[in-house]
Amino acid sequence: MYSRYAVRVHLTLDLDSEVPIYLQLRDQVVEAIADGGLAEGSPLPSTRQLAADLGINFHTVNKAYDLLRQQSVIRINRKSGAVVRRDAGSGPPEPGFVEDWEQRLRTLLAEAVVHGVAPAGVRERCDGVLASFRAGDRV
Amino acid sequence: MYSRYAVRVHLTLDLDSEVPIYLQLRDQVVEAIADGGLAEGSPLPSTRQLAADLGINFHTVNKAYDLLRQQSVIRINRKSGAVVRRDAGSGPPEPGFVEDWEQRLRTLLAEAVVHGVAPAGVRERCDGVLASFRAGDRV
Amino acid sequence: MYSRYAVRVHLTLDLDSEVPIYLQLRDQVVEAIADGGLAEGSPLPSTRQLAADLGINFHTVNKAYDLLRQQSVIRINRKSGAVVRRDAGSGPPEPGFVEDWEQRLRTLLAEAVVHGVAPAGVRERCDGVLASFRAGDRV
Amino acid sequence: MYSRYAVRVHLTLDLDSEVPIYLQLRDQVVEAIADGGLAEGSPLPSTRQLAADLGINFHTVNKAYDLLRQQSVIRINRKSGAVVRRDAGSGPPEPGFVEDWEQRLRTLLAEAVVHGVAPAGVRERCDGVLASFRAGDRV
DNA sequence: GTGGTCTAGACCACA
DNA sequence: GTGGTCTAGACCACC
Repeated sequence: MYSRYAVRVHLTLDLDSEVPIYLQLRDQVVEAIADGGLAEGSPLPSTRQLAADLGINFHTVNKAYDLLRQQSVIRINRKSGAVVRRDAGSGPPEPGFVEDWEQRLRTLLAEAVVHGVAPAGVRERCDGVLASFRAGDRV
Repeated sequence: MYSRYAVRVHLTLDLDSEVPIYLQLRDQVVEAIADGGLAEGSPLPSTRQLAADLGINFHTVNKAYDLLRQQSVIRINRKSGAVVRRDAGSGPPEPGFVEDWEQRLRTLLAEAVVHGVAPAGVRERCDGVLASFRAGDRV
Repeated sequence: MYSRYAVRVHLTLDLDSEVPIYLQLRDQVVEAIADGGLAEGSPLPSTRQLAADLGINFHTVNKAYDLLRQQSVIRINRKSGAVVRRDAGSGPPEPGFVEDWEQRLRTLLAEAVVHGVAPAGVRERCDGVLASFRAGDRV
Repeated sequence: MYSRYAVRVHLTLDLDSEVPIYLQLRDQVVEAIADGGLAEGSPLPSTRQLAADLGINFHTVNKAYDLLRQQSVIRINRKSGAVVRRDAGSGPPEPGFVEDWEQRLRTLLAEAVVHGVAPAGVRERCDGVLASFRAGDRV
């Protein structure tokens, strides 16, 4: 018999990172959804369960889930816990999202260019990442 | 006669952003270099000068410059001040940079995909940003 | 022949809402009465029946009915089940109700004003809601 | 010499209320802004200061401020703390706000009508509340 | 069982 | 000085 939350997602945290744990959690859930490992409707572990598995405090998981909820990525139900609400096929982005996102993209791409990655190389790596997402989607 | 630091770079800070000021400064310098507005060898304003211009604490500017120095983007001489050390034509990236950067790219692209931006749209925007850099380069 | 509880009331629950289910139930019954869809003396479905129809736990329905009873909106007989006890024509409010209610109104209107809804717009929407109640009353 | 945060706002909490403290705090700040007691640009006490004044934990104040920030009511600055960002004159509401708000209005007005407040009385009290806001605005 | 709230105290990052 | 993060443990509401 399967556990209710088939863990096809490997969450790896770096407790010494300068990136807060709850943001690492948020990012990994988002990547898992983009990968196709988590589809719309997939349940996530309960906050306390996941906290125990990861060896962190449940408040930290709570904060990550709350952030994902605010960003419409998951919904949280009193009885059945957190469930994925958005994936690549869930409709167009909310107004204002793209502008904000593109600014962050600009910053990130500028960093690569300045450090000597050729524009062709940047583009190639973007394509590679996108391809990996679509590959995951088919699984 | 021009000031020694020809300000063809418009630094705009949002003091209320969740992004720390010293990081906003770092990002804007990097974007200015990618844009072509600052080339290898270009001098940057002194920390005190820039702090005064922006109305912020000079320690904050110091922190941004120090970060840029650690990332090999600028060189700091006691005598000639801060000077751009790297631009798009300064050679290949340092070992390890690309791996780290690609992970951040993956996180950022995943966010867009999950929020409903089509892969084609993501690629299009990447191209747009890269084109804006090359256009700036010619100026 | 009609069922004893002619369902002229469409109860729609959002199981993922942050508003507890029993409160959503309470609110919808109250709105149905204000609408005129349920008049004084109208019977409500039994708790078990309604729970089955809505696919929720019957304790939840029980809690909603109990709250409505405490607020004098319905009457519960072991024999005849739950019956609407109050509607718009059932007499003046109980002492203390208006003061408590007006405080909540103040909070709600303040929220609209602060978010940029003009006072005229607020009043207009209040009128619209009241008109919808009176229209339903005639049905 | 004045304190930096002229306390023209009296915050009164009911620690035994079923309404969470952080929501009471949020509501009172919003009402104070609607009242005109807090205008755009007014500073709020620091989280720890306010917590000490109210005899509650600073995390609770933190949560209230964070909620106000998410709703664009205040902005939070690393150095100068929380500042009012929105008041009645700060522009039109964000898209989607009015629909959500009107649903809550409908629920609230239905409650009054069912408890025997005449529609004219409801309207009168709405006007009264709005008038009190405008009166505060002139101060 | 689930999530949500509040308290308490520690430590760090930012300016 | 400010806010932000993480931990820990308690209690409650909902289902």
